[in-house]
Amino acid sequence: MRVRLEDVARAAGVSPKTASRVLNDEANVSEATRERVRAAMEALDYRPLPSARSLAGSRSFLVAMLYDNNENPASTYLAEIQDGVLEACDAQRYSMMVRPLRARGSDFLRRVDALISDHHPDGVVLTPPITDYAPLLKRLRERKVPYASVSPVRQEGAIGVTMDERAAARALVEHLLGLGHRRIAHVVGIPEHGASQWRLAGYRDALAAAGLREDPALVVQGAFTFGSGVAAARQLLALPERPTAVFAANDDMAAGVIWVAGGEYGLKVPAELSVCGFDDIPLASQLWPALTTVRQPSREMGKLAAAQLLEVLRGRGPGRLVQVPFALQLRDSTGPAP
Amino acid sequence: MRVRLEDVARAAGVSPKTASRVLNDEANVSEATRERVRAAMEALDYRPLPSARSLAGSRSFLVAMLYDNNENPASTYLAEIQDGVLEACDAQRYSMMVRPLRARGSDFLRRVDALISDHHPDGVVLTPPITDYAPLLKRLRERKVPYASVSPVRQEGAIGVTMDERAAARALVEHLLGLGHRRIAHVVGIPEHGASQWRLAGYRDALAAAGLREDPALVVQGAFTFGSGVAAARQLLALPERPTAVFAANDDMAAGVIWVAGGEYGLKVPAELSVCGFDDIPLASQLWPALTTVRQPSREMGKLAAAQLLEVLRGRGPGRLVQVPFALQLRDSTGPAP
DNA sequence: CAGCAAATTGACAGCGCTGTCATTCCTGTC
DNA sequence: GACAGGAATGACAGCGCTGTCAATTTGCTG
Repeated sequence: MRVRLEDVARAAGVSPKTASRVLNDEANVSEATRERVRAAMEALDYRPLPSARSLAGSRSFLVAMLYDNNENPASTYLAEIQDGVLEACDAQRYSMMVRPLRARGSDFLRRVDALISDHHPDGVVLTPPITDYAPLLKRLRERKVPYASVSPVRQEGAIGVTMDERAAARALVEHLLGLGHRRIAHVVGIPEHGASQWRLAGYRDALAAAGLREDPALVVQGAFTFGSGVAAARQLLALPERPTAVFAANDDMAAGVIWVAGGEYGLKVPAELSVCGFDDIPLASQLWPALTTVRQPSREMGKLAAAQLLEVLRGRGPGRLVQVPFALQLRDSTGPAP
Repeated sequence: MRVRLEDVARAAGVSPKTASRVLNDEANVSEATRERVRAAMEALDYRPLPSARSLAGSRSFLVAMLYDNNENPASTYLAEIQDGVLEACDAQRYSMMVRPLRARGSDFLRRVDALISDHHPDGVVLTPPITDYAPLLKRLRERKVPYASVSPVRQEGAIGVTMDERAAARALVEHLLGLGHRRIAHVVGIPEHGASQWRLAGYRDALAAAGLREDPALVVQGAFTFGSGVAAARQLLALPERPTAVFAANDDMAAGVIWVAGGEYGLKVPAELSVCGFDDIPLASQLWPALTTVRQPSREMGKLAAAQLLEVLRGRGPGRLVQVPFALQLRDSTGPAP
């Protein structure tokens, strides 16, 4: 038979209610009693039954991770965040559920409502690019579902995790400037993503600080995919006065740029063209030449965002927006300007 | 206040138990009553409370998807399967939970036990490469947790979904043979994966059927990554008598092969070297040249595997191993032998 | 050491649903 | 028209836990 809280209580010589208090880390239990109950739980290998806890109490011990699978088809970035969120939830014995949502879809809010009504998550983790979708945030607040975000665009009052992507992009471009490059192109990501805006801003910061004027022809639109990197590279390399370095807003696009440079234009990277990306996806270090990029610790970020959410859920505090440090990964795809 | 089953019952003029029978699609309810209850549920927008259902009944309405995040770090393949599983579960109002497991880890079974004890899933979906890990299957059977698999290696008696990868690989190689290629290389995947074995077998089938003897020098080991494709290509292209076509066991490795061919060896693909892969990942169609490959409908496969599992869970039958058709994607990376 | 507030503990009901088993309502049969 | 036998329905308890509130113990003050 299953071990119930009542069994634990009997073994520890207390009432079930007191055992419950220990289980939930509530106040007003003497240290001695607490220890005794903990020992009994351990000895009996007690596992609380989630359904009984949520039925009787007001919590579901469930965290939902929301993502947009429209513009992010099965990306490794989200998979890594998911792994991190899961790890944090597991550590606190919360369960996690994932919810793909299409921000463009008309039934977006209906699906959010269905999630809340059907599963009653205690809180949700928001991932780019739906960290700042106003109707969603409004609905979550109305329904009193706490949320934490990974890389939200509006950061005042936000809870979750960020990285200073603007500073990182700037540092990366300054690395190129330091190598003597002056005509540095930038392949922009999907405009709505905060990531695109920050990385573009960092690019501009670096140019401005170096006293360079931005050449509009060197800033081309991409869409975070390999294919869009290919298209952007074709556009840039066909320029009468082509760039000596390209900073793509993510690694997939950077890989597309290298692919075209080497394949169609026969340019040696980095001797004739330097290329760098952003994110440090697994492919980045396997490419030849290995890609210079910025390491974005996605897994860690998911974990931290979830941890902040859990702080709130457990009444441990108001929750903060924590910032993780970035780290340039200087590899073989960037070199001195020709 | 929340709408309870009792409210539905009252509105329909029946007892809560009868309303419960309708909710669970049980037998012995007259059609008229069933309709009346359904209408009441609709009118009141009734949502059953999962925790109450699982506490009172013997089911948890939870399906867990198990995967190995050791050898498959955040792959898009798993993300697509996950999307499919989720869709199937959603349709039946089951919730889904994902569990990363390290098959190499010593605490593997402990983690499986913890999953079962903590969350009580009604069933699990197994994904490659842990579809055939004997201790796992044994434990699941002992604990009486039904499971369905995506692409299991041992197929007798298995429940889930497969694709005839061997036939697909053979068809792909026959496509190369039809283009006049005779020296066709194969880059093998991770040996433990069923996928590697089937694709290699299909390669051999095609050669044998064409009356060709296999040249051991043309079969090189890879590991399903871009980097391993790069390494394999270097090995193959350095051969005194090099192949005119390369069949890589997946798209990532095929991309690595094209990379080396065009970059380091200056070989035009497909004019001087034909390359094909397997899986049809998003990147495949974005590459230049676009990659000839086999479309593996991962999302659909996840959905079908979960659907079979749900059939079993709902007592609708014993569950089957369904087979999905493959489709060659003949694109630009393969052409007539030089 | 009385007297009081605060800390600690427990009794008990009930969360929303389903399992068990009893009861009622049909149908067809001779 | 009485009755067997199955189909349809309902009464009731209880799943394992927590919220409420009352009871008890403890620690402190003067």
